[in-house]
Amino acid sequence: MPHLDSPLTRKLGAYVALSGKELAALEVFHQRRRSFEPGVDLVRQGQLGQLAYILADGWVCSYKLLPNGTRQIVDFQVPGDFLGLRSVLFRTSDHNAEAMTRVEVSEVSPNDLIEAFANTPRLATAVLWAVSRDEAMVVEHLVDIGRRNALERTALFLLELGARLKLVGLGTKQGYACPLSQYMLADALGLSAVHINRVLRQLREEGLLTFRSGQVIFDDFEGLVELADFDTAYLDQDGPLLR
Amino acid sequence: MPHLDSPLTRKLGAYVALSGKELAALEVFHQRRRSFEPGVDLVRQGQLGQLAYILADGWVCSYKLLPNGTRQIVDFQVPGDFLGLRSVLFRTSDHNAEAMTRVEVSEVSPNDLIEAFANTPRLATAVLWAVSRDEAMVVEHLVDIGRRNALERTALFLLELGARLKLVGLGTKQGYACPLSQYMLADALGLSAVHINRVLRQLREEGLLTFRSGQVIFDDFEGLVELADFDTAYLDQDGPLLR
DNA sequence: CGTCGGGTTGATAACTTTCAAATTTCGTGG
DNA sequence: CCACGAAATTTGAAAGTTATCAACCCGACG
Repeated sequence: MPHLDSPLTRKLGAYVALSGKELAALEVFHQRRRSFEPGVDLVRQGQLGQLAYILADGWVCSYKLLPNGTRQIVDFQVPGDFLGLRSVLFRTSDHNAEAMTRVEVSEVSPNDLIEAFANTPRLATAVLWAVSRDEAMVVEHLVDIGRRNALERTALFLLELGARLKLVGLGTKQGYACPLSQYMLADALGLSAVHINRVLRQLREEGLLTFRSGQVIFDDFEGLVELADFDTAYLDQDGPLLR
Repeated sequence: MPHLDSPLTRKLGAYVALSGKELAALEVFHQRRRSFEPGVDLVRQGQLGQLAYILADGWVCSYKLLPNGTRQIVDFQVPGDFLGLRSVLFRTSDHNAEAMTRVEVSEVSPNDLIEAFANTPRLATAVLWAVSRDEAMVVEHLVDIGRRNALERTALFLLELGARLKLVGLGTKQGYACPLSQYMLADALGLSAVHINRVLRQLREEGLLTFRSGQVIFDDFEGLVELADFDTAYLDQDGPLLR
């Protein structure tokens, strides 16, 4: 059973204590492995009959394109995250998802999902929890964009990304590997690339953080937390609610 | 069986064809009716042991308060919507929810939820769908704030609210009753109240819409749709995915 | 070696907020 | 029915933040 401790299993297990049967059902999700090259779309806005994916390795970003030519990145997916679940539930996709790096995924068909939910009901509850956690992150992101200036916004965003990565063992208090370009960061934060550049410079010059060549380095973690009013509570979890 | 066609039943039924047993399980959610006065918090940020609610009548807004004293309204709940579900799933609430009008709700305890999900698994899937729909709305809102200017943003927001209300029979193409103050609108759109006022004036002077004394009137629906690039696809649904 | 996609910088323009002061609306009690 | 006070809306002027435009730099790569 090679995937008993996949990132997904670990994540769902945090909410619902999974039985052997449920773990076996999760196995089904890991049947069809695929990989995608950087820049390829896994999910496309407006398209019918989409598949869902579980990200095993690499980074993906979910975004929307606007008629005025701009785009807004809504979220990033890191290993253990679902991708395109809404596209399956709604039959048609309301967003795009693009591989930012080379990406390894397990492909999940609508049928796999429906079967799994029917045969192992607690999985549906576990996935409900995972989706709610995603929603909480999107909400946090929305508040960040709506009510913080560029400096706080950027600092908070990079801190939160770090917290998420630490949960799956991909980051520390010192920093993390981050394949975002300044353009992507701008599209995620609702700012222009030029302005992001200036903000990053300011953060660097104030000795708070360095964003360079694919690395985020927290030069002054405490200072950043203070600047950004950072609070990780919503990412924490006290152990399974369903036993 | 008084609640067989409650707003919630109608909403969930659009996604999952509900059996008699499942309808009966939903009945349990409607046991404890309560009402709240305008201005009262139903859910409070940071609080443990919250309850969830199903909104039967009135308006609620979900928001977050920031340490800098501002607030960001994330979403509005209208009849048929869940409220505080995340607070139950995460044991602690990451947001506030305030009654904007006098409000009628059914109170749902964590146990009600857990029991219902265990005994009638398809309900868990139906709720998963409802949560995903909420997430889609938050995503739309995020994109709106991140990448549209104040005029388009306001127009789109009021159009989308109208579309939601039409789904539950509370609005038409002509307009709808809307208990938002300009302050609330500002907090929802990430703008200042003063600026919202100017934007509303411009929309009015251009003959697009009138926002006044609790009513939104679409003076030129087509013009608004054009200005805001409005597209309702994500709110549509082709009938139950689960039969 | 030339090009191309990031990244960096300065100058200017556009948009939005803030502050301060009316003005209007609305509920309440007289 | 009117007067009053509180809250919401409206407006102007000034300040602040962020976008846009236009260069320029630099390293990767064919």
